Amino acid sequence: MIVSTKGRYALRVMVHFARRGGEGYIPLKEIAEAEQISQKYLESIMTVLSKAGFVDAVHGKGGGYRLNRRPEEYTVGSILKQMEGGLTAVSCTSQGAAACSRAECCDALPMWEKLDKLIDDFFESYTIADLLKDNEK
Amino acid sequence: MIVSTKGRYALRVMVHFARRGGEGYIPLKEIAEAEQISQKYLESIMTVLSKAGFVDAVHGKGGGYRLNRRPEEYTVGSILKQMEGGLTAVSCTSQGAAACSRAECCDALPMWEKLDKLIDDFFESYTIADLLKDNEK
DNA sequence: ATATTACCTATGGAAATCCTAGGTAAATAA
DNA sequence: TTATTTACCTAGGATTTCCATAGGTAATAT
Repeated sequence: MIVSTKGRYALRVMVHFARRGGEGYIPLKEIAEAEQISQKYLESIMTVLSKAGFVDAVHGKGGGYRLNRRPEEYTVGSILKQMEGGLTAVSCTSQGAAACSRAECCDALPMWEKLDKLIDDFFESYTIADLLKDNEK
Repeated sequence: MIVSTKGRYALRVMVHFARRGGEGYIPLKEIAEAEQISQKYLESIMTVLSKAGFVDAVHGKGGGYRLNRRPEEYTVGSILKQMEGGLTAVSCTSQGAAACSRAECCDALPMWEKLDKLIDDFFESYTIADLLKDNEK
């Protein structure tokens, strides 16, 4: 799996915001109920989205979260990368993992690198606005 | 991660066979030493390759494994799918997982399906022979 | 003050991943 | 026949990742 629930839920939430339009802040509780995600789990997702600067957050009554850009300005790739900490299909090319000792002589490495680029380009070509209007692409 | 060590080791082994040419059977022990993979772990990989019909196996002295086709007749995709039990990037579209209750209304599903196809086409476009000659593609 | 909201740290269960252990069956060679 | 070499089989264990829950703190509005 290259995209876990964390990334998928994040996309759902972003689409939820987009669907409601940009007016006012939406409290977490409301999103959780509408999207059928537990409040506690959603918290961990909103934290990432907020720290990444994808949404604005306001405490207290009347507060909540809201998008700070238009839906077409968020690429799916940017959100997934933030949530998943990268999108590499194979540990060989992922930043976090220890460097592979066989990298020098690996016959498959060029292929993995091409795949990474393919996937990256794919997700960067989609925006939240694209998901909202579920037309063909 | 969409491809685990199991899939990657399998590719290495197949390339190893291809590099040595098609003459005679190679015992597991020899492959394990050459490729620096533990015999025990390699066993579990060879079992899959053998049962899938990718290699022939012969018991006893002088036995071992060998390819039963030319390297250019094995796609990387066919090997990875066998080893990993599928290559879906997201559980939403994988066979094994329980059907998602939100499939009907999911805004992202068409995207996941396109991604699956992209990845499948990518891996089907590579063969073991392509990996061997590590030229650009 | 009180209610409402976001924010923070910790933890726990389940599953997958990666690998090891120990034995059995088949084929060959002496 | 006996020993050696090989593949084949079942079980399990250690580690990590994933998915989520628990309980409290800080900020804001009324």
